[in-house]
Amino acid sequence: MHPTVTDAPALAQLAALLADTSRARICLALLDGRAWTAGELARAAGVAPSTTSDHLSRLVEGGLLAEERQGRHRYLRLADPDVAQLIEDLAGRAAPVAQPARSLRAARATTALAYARTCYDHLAGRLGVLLHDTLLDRALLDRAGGLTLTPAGLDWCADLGLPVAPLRASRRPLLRDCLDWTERRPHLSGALGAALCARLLDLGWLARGTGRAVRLTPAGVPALAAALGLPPADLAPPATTDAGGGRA
Amino acid sequence: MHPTVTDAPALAQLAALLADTSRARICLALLDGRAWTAGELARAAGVAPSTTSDHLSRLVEGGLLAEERQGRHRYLRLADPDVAQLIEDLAGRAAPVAQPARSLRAARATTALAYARTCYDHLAGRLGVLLHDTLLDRALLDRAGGLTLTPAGLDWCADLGLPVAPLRASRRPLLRDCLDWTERRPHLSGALGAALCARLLDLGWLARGTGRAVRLTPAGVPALAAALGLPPADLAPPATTDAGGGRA
DNA sequence: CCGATGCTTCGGCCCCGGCCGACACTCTTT
DNA sequence: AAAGAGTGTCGGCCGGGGCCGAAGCATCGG
Repeated sequence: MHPTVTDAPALAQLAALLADTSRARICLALLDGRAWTAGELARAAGVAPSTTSDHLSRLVEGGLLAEERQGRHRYLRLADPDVAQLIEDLAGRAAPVAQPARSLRAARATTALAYARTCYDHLAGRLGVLLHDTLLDRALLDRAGGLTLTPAGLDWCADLGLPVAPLRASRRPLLRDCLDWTERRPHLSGALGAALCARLLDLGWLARGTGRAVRLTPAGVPALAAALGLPPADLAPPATTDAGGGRA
Repeated sequence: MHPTVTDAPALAQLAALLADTSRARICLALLDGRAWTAGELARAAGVAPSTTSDHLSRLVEGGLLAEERQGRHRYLRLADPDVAQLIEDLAGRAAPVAQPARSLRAARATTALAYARTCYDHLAGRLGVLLHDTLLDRALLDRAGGLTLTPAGLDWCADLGLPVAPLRASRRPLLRDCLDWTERRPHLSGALGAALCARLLDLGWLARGTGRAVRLTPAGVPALAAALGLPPADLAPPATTDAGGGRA
């Protein structure tokens, strides 16, 4: 039976885990999909290591975080993609609108992130939106009545070396919209969104930058352009730093 | 930009609204999709009306609840379907597993709910799952790569007098799985799931029972059976109370 | 073996917030 | 007009929990 009032204590207990600014900061930091050490999270949260230790224990016990101990380090990550989705949903509803005006240096710093970054485990930013749009344009995806993979899209995934069948086995939706906060347009989330991001990193077309930033590699520019049927110029990053053309 | 640590205060504030057992009870009660008076919610939450009043004001101010004042009554409902989804998601993750064994009378009481009930604004229970399965069997829905409405399904909706186009305009996903806790199988949620449920009630094929229970009307049995291409017997409710056959 | 680093435990402080009862207010009913 | 029900406000009580610093263990490096 769907949740009833009897579930209230459990619901409140779970919500209480996120109802503290420090713990919320920790969870939001972990949205980048990586595993952080306890000390890093303490700095990110802005509270003493001792306080953080307590927070982390609770979050792990509450099932939101998973921990892995290695030597004198304690690595923490979000327990699973569902948790990431949950936090995104909550934050999305909670977030006011962010700051309207930014300093110049801050704007420069965010330029790289605006171009391409990970959103927990999938691709976001201009590149993420471009991918989403192109796949729709080429009828590899279809959104007449829900976002789906077309037969052609299934072939396209296969060509990339991305088996789709196992993704269907998971309880996670295959495809899902995720609103891009820089672009204000949707990009791809869900099991396939995550698998696609992982595959592009695996192929070496994408590489992780600092933080959650991601960049197209020199090899990735022509390869991805070819896969999408776009001129390589359309994939150009924002800055002129790495304007080098197609070198496979 | 996706949620960052700067959004932590807002996230924590939102989560804090659900981090109290009384407020959680209130929200879970409202999951039935109806508007309750403040007094009813006070009794449901098990706290004094004065305490409840404070809770309700916070929930409204936090955007989770919407209120409507009529005379000396204050009616409250969930602000929108997104909130319902959010609470469902949280509760689904939080809920332990509920009680393993039930008393006989409790079992009898839940029989009606197991047959058909609303899940916020869409249809759940055996009937909800049957609908989901039949629509898939008849290829009105398709889940090869995401749950979608097929062209035939679009016609089927039109035949029911259910315009789909306006539903696409909303930000809400058209179709979404919602795990049925009695059946352990998915039923239809999303904008279309809600619209379908509303339409069936509107047509008089379904009628609301007590609480969130729903029943097929005498007119609804043959009509829905015909629409689904099923023998009316397949729609039989659990008890023998209303075993009347097809009377159009 | 010794110091440095990363993390945890403990005690104590303090504030936040949930709770109630008493009272005030409003709208309905008689 | 008076009585009553539904709701909101206020003051006060009290427990929970977030915070820190000090001290205690581990692990890693020399």
